[in-house]
Amino acid sequence: MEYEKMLYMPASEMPHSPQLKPHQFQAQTPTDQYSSYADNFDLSLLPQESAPAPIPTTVFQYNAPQIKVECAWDSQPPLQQQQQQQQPPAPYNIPSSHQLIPPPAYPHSAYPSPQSSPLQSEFAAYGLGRFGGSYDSLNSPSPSLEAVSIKQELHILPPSPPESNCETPSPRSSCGESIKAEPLDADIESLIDLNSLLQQQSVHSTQSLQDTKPDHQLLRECLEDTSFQKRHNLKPLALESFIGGLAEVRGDFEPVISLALEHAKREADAICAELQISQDPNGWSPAQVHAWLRSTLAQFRLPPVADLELHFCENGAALALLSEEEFVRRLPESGSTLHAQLEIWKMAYADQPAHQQHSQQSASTDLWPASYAMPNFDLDYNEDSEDDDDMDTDAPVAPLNGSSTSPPATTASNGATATVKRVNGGRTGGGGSHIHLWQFLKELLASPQVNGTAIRWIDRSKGIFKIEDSVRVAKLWGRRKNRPAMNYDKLSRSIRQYYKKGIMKKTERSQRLVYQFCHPYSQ
DNA sequence: TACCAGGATCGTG
DNA sequence: CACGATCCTGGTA
Repeated sequence: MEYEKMLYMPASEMPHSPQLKPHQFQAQTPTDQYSSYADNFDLSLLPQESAPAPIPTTVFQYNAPQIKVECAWDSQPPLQQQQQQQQPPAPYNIPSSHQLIPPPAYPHSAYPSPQSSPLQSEFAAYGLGRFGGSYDSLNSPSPSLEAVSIKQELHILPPSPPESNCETPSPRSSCGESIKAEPLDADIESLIDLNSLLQQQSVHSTQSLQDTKPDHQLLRECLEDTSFQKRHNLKPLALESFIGGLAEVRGDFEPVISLALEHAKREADAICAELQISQDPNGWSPAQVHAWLRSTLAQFRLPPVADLELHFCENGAALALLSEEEFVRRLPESGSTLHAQLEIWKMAYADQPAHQQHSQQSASTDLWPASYAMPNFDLDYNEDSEDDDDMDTDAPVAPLNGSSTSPPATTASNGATATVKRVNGGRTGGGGSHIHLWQFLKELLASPQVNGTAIRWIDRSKGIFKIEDSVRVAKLWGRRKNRPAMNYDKLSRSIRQYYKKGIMKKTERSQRLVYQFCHPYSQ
């Protein structure tokens, strides 16, 4: 797992830029295209080093003293920072380890709700699927979707060598005068007093914090060290991209997202196999709902509910429609976690093409929350995923008039079918699927919110579309067909074959990268 | 340089 | 055999 290596890698092994001294950090400006990346991780939500459970439910509520680390190199201190300097620290109602951690770089309101963005769901899956940990952020206005994963990662961080600090030229670390090394139980972690760098907190208050809790310095350094972005060719996460530029963000985070969903699926698959239920909650009977609820309660060490059947008489489809509030109302102690976990499952299922490809036409979409209907999310983020073939093979495509394609075999109601296939490890064949290029293109065109930057309709009624990003479309096609060497040259050659067959044609006024479906195929 | 057009060949189901 | 991938040559913007 590349991202695991990335996160678990001792700071001393992280690829570094040349050693920098603290004053050099301050000279750094936000114009550094990578410098803002770490800001998007809510490091304030790093967990305590113990007790991975229970699930924290107030991660977004705490009122930590506001220490904005990013101001260390911001040429213009943010307003929030200025305010901090004028306000005394809030009461310490949170673990002291938070005290040295920067708060969210963005106001909470800047984060869209988890339901508002499929991408966020992916991030949630990234953080949650693997560890089965805290899910509350999924259903809360918490900005900490990313942080959820960070929190989980911390629990399995290897001990940090005491000298790692001095070998880690993280922009936010320093080997200066403020480093403390404190052994803590099994973990040996070093602590850096960021306050001395920022000169914003009194030495006294900071000292008391150091005495109580060490910081998760190692992970923080890994995250803050922007060199990994360069190494993985990642770009800083732009908030606006969450809202409007989904496709771009997906491109940036493809490896992470892919791994996240992979983990989510594996976990779901395992439980599905164990419980003999579909991965698609929509297909669960009431009894299966109960089985899943019990399993989830046990998984998270939540108190068992004796009269579960009385609380939940719904089948899976109805369960999926319940709000978090309803879950909490029925099960105040565990409702939130159960609901969040259910969201994960729904997302894991939504990732599967059988659902996606008919989401536009089948009633299945209507059964799911809006955030759940996110067609074609599998199309390009499984670069390193073993699920590539899964995406490819069980993918009936949109039915079209007069096509030779098999009619759609699956809908939401048979998501169980797809799931069973996955659970059993079944595949419809080796290599790529039988999907035709023109069908695939229509798939892409059918989800402009996801693929709009790669391919889009010019005139839907006439079947005219334009390939905006030939490389990307070819890449997607190559993945779908399990043809890594696919490029636009070959793809376009295939398209041109359709000229003879009357499937596609060039537009009347020939334009580069603009094609047109012939009549029956444009519907 | 990227895209386009089309012939030819090959592998796969 | 259909289909798509691949390689190729040559042309165009």
